[in-house]
Amino acid sequence: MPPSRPRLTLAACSATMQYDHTAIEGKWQQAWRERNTYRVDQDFTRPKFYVLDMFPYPSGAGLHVGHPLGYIASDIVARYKRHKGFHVLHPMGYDAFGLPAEQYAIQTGQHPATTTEVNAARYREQLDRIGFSFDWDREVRTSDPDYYKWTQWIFLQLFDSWYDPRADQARPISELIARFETEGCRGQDASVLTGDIEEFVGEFTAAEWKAFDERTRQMVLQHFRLAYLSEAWVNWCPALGTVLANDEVKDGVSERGGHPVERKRMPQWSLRITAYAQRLLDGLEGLAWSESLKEAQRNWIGRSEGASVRFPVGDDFIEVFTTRPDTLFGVTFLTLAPEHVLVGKYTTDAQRAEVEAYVKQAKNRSERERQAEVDRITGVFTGSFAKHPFTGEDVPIWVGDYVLAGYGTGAVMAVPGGDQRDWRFAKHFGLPIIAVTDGADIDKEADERKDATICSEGFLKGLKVPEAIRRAIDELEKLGAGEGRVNFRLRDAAFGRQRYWGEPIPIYYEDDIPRPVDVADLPVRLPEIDKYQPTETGEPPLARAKDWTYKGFPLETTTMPGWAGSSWYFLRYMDPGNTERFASEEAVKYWGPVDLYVGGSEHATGHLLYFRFWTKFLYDRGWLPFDEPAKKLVNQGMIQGVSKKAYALAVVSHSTVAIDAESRLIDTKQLPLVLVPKRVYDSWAELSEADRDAIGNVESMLREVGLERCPGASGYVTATSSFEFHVDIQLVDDKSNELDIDGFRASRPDHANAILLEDGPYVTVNEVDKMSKRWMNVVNPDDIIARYGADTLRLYEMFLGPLEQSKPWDTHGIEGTYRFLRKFWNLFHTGNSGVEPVASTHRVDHDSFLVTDDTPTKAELKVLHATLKKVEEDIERMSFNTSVSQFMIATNELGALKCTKRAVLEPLVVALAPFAPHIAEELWEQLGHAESVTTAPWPAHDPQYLVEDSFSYPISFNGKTRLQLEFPATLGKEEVEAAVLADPEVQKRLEGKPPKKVIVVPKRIVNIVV
RNA sequence: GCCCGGGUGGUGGAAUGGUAGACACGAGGGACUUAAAAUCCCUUGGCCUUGCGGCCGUGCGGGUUCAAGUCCCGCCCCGGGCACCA
Repeated sequence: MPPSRPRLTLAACSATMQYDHTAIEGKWQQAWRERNTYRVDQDFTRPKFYVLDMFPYPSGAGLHVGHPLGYIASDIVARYKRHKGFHVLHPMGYDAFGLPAEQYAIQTGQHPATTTEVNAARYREQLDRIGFSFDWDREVRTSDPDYYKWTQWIFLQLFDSWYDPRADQARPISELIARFETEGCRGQDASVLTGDIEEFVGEFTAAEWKAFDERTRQMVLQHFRLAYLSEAWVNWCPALGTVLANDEVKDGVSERGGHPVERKRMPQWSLRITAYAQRLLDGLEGLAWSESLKEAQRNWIGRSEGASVRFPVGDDFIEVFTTRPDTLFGVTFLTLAPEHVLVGKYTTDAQRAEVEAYVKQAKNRSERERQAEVDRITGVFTGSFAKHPFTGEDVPIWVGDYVLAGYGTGAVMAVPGGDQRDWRFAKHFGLPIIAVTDGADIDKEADERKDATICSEGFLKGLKVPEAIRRAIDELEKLGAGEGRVNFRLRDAAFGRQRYWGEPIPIYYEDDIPRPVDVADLPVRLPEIDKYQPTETGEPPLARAKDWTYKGFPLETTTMPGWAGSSWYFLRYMDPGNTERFASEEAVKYWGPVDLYVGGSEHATGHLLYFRFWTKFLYDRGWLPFDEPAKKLVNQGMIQGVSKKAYALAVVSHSTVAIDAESRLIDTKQLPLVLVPKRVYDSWAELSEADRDAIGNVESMLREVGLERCPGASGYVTATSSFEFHVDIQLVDDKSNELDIDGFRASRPDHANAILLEDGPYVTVNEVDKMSKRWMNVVNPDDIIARYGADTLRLYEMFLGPLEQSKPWDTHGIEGTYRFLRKFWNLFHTGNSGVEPVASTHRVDHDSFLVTDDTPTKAELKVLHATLKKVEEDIERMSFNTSVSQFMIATNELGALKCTKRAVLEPLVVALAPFAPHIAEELWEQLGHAESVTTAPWPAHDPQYLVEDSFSYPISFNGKTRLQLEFPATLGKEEVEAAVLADPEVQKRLEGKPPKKVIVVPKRIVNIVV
C-alpha cells in the first residue's frame, strides 16, 4: 500500500530500527506543522467538544516538568475526543500582562512587551517539543491590542450596565435612567450595594431627577453601574507613590524598602461582582467541578442570613447586620469599625482626642495584621449612646478594630453573652454581659449554640433560637427598626492598578465626570513612556505619557488587574480573528461553553469567580447564550520537586587577645563551610564521642584558617550547632545521593573552601518541596525530552498517579515508561523481539518492520479488547495512570504471545495515539497509512472477545481465601455450590461438618461459613 | 477554630463491599555477551517454616456484613482552603 504523499524519511533510522525518539519526534512535529494537522476549522455542524487549559503567564524561568501536567491530560482528552468523531477545540495562549515583566522593565528599561515576546517564544518552543495538539492559529495574548480592545469593550459594557433587582439581571443603564425619569428612585432601589458597605443613595422623585445637574446625575449613576468609580480603602505608600496589595505590606511598612504605609480612602475603579453573589452561589449546583472547589467558592461568597437592625442615636441611627437577632435582648454595647463614617459624628468632645488617636493607629494597621493578632483586644468608647430598639435603654457606642469596615455595615451589635469576640471585648473593657441562652456560663465564655433556648428578659424568652430569630425579625419590621436580610462576605473587586503593564481603562474625565471612550475608538493603546514607575507626584506610570488625552480630556491613568484578560479569553479562542465582535454569534453558540477546563486549584476563588461573573454578565446583556463558562473542571495536582538537603556546622568565631594589632573579630563568612552528615545534625544535643572529637579537630583547623586571614589576631572558633540547607539537584547523583564536591565548591564563592567532617562521599538527604528555583530542585522538560523523548515524558507524567493528586517528581521511575515504549515499538519490529521473519510475512518497506496479516488468536484478541475497554473507560473518568498501566500489561502479554498481527497491533496504535502521539504516527505510517493517525476513528472494543469460558473461583472460609477452584462460566449458583462442596480439599477443610452457610457470587467468589 | 481532600510495601501507586498490593521504580538472583549497553527470566509486605503451609497486615479504636482499604461512629496524623464574617 503505497502512501499517497511523499513520506518524510527518518534520517537516523538504522537497519535494525531501534526506537529512536529524537528522529521520530522531530519528524512528526515538523509534519504536523507543515500539514496543519491540528487546525480547527469553522464547521459548525459536527458535535463539538471544547477542551481548555488555564493559559500560562510566560515567566522568564520557562517551564518545569510540573507545568505541562494538566496540558498533557487535556491533550489526551482532546485527541481522544477527536478519534471519537468530535470537532475539538483545544487552544493555547498567554496571560501576557503581569508584574514580573514590569519589574524587569523598571530595572532594565526593557519594554515589557519585548520581555513578554521573548518569554512567550521560549514557552512555545518548550510546548511544541511536548507534542500538543493545540491549534496555534488561535493563540491569544491578553497584551495584544487586538485582544485587549475587547477586554476594554467588556469593561465599557459593565460601565454601561446596572443590576436590576426586579429582573435579577444586568440591564443597560439607559433603562435605569428611564426609570428615574418616570418613577424616580424609591424604596429598595434607593438602597443599593456599593461594594464595601450598604449605602443609602437617598430617595428622589422623577421631578427631582430631572432637576439634577449632570454631575449629580452621574454621581447617582455611579452607585448603580457595574463598573464604577468609588472611594475605597487602599494601602497607600506615599514614599513609593503607589497602592500596595495586602501581601506587599508587612507590619505597617512596605515589604520592598520598608516605607510606611497608610490606609487611605481613594477613588478606585471597582466591579460590582457582589450584585451576582446569589447567582454565583446558585450556579455552582449544576457544575461538574470538584466539591472542594465549589466549597471554596461558597466560603468565599459567604452568604449569611440574618437581619439588619437600626439603633437610633438622636435623630440619626446606626445600622448593624446580625445573624442572631434572637439575641437582641443581650446587646450591651455597639461597636463601630475604626473606619466607620459615623465615628467622628458620635464622638463626644471629652472622648475626641482618645478616639482620634485610636482610629489613626488602628487604620494604619493592615487588614491582615488586624486579622492575625486575634489576642490583641483594643478599642475605645465614643462617649455616645444609642437607643435599644426594643427596650429603649441606652447602649454605649464603642470603636474597635475587631469590627471590619468591609463586612456588613461596618458596625456590630455586641452580644457578649452570645458571641465570643464580643465577650472578650466586654471582659477586657469591663462591659456588662447578659446571658442570652439557657445553660450559658457567661463567666467563662459566650454561648454560641444555635439550638439553645433564649433566657434573656423580653418577649423572646423561652423560645428556641430559630423561632426567636423569626419573631425578632417580625418585631423589628413592625417597629420599622429593621428587617430580615441576607448578607455576603464577597466584596466588590478593585479594578484599577497603579501599573503600566495592563489594559488601559477606556475612560476619560470631562470636568471630573468619568466618561466612556467611544467603542469605535477602541482599543485605547498603551502609550510609550520613558520610565515604568509612578511619577514624582505619585501618579501612576501612564501619567508620564505625552498627550494622554481623549477628545482633549485627560484619560484614566490606572490600568486593569491581571485577571481582566483571563476572565473572557475562552471566548476569544472561538473566533480569534474577529474584528467586529469579541467572537461571532455563531462561533459562541457552537463552541460554548467549555466542556472540560483543566487548571490549578490556586485559582479557586480568584480567576474562576471572575470568569463566571463575566460570563453571567455577558449572558445578561445578550452577548452569550449560556451563563456558566465551563461545565466540567478538573484541578491537576502539583508536581513537587525532590530537593537535596545538606548539613553544615554553624560556626562562631571569637577574638580574645590581640598582641600587636587591634582586636578583631574573625568574620565567620570567611571560614570554610563544614559539611556534616545528617546524623550530626539530628543528634546535636547528644553527639557521640567520635563526632565530638571530629568537630573538635575541625574547630582547631578552622582556627588556623581564620587566623591566617586575620593576622595579629588570636581567637577561637566554635561550632555551636548545625544547620540544614538545599543544594542544587544538578550537583547530586540521582541514585546514590552523593554530592559532587568539586562541583559544589565551584558553584558559589562561599562554598569554594567547603570541607567535609568525615572522609568519603558526602550523602545528601531527599526532601519533597514545591518545585522552584528557590529549592534548586527544578527539572526541565527539555532535558527529559532530550534523553527519553516527549512521548515518554507524556506517559510518565500521567503514570505518576491520579491527575488531581500532588506527587513528587522522581526521574528514576521514568525508565519504566521508556522501556514500555521500546517494547511497544519492538512488537512491530524484528529488531530485538527475537521473532524471525517467516515466509508468510507481509513486509512493509523498513527492513525490520514486521507485521503480519495472520488471523489473531483468541488470547491475542482478548488482550486487545480488554485494553481498548479499559483505556476508553479510564480516559472518560480521567484516570490516566491506570490506562498507561493497561498499555504496559497489553504490551507485556502480546510480547509473551509473540504477536505480530496487524489486526491486534493497528487498533492499539490508535488507542495509544492520544498518550504518545509521535510514536503512534510513526507506527501508523509504517503500517501503510497516508493520513495522520489523528484522523483514525476510535477502535471500539467488542465484548464478545472478553467472554470467559470458565472462572477460577476463590474459595474462602469465613472470608479468608483458602483455595481456587475452576468451573465453567455457565454454571449457576447452585451448581457451583454443589461442585465446591463436592471438592475433596473443601471436604477436608470442613472436617465432615456441614457448613453453616455457603455464599456464591457468580463469577466473583465463594464464601463458606463454618 | 471552621470547611474540603488524604493516610495501602523501601518508593510512585492499583483495587464496581467480593482473591489487598495491579502496573512501575528500586533491590536481589540468573540467562545472553569477551565486555558493556540493550533484552529476557525468577524473587521481592512482615513474621514463622527445609518444604507443604500457617499467622499477621490498608493511620488508631469500635461497629455493620457471609465478606470492609472500601460503609457507619469516635479519635490521631498529613496536605489544601477560609478565618475577629457579626
